[in-house]
Amino acid sequence: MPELPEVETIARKLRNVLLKRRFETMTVLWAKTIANINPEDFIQTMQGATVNDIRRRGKYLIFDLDNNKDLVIHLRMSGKFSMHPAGAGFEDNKHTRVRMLLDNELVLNYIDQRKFGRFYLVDDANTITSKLGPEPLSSQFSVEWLKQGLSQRTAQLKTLLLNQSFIAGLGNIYASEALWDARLHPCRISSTISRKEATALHRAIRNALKKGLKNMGTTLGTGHANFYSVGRRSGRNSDQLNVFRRTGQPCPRCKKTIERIIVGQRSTHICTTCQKLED
DNA sequence: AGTCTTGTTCGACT
DNA sequence: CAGTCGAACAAGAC
Repeated sequence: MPELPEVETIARKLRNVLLKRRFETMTVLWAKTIANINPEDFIQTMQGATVNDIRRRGKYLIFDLDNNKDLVIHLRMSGKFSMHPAGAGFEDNKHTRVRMLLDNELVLNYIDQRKFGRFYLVDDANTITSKLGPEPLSSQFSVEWLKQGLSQRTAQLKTLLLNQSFIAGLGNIYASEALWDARLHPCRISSTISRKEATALHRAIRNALKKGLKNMGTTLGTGHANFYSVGRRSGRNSDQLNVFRRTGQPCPRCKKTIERIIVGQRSTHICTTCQKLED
């Protein structure tokens, strides 16, 4: 569930608390979380390493370590972090997969109910992130680039927006919201998108992400699998969603009922009045 | 027990 | 060879 705004919110929070901190004792409670090496080697390399910087690329978190390694983390559906003072009484979350004791007597827990999140310890984060498309909030992502990219492909619009090698960081929530804002049907074939429509989509993508960022992410409901920044801090964006998971409710623009359809095997929410399929 | 959830990867096909 | 799309997968909640 964490998409660009959620991962960025977490990165900012972690930057505040983790910069220049050193990892002391590491515990891996679910081995598969460590994706590319065995947990013993992971622990060996992580213990004693200091965090020089924390970045985000697409939906990946990148810890820049002082031992010339990068810790690259993908939260997938339910990965999250919480911090608490070291010592008994705080370590009771049964979904904790990695426990990291810091040099300031705080513990950073990686908690992941569904166990899909992955840690990669690599020499250079680029080995993982190089296949990603441009950052939608960077100047690289221009109207011109988007128009060009759409015209060279023939995929359904929403499927293409979810393709991380086309554009990085969009997931089901923000892709759906952007398409609604731009009044584009998710099943439109990308090559048929006009310049005017591409301009609207470009603006809509940026606006959806910026709004998500401003609201510190989208937390849906209160379950364990939902997004929380760090600890139990939830985002405020869910109240302001226009279509996502609002089946049966009125479209905020035209009041027609929002419908749920499946596009590229994913549930998608649209207003059939605002988002027409004719070319 | 079966269905649903999401992001990503795999493999078949064009 | 590259793009597209559907199947499969990760694991747990209900």
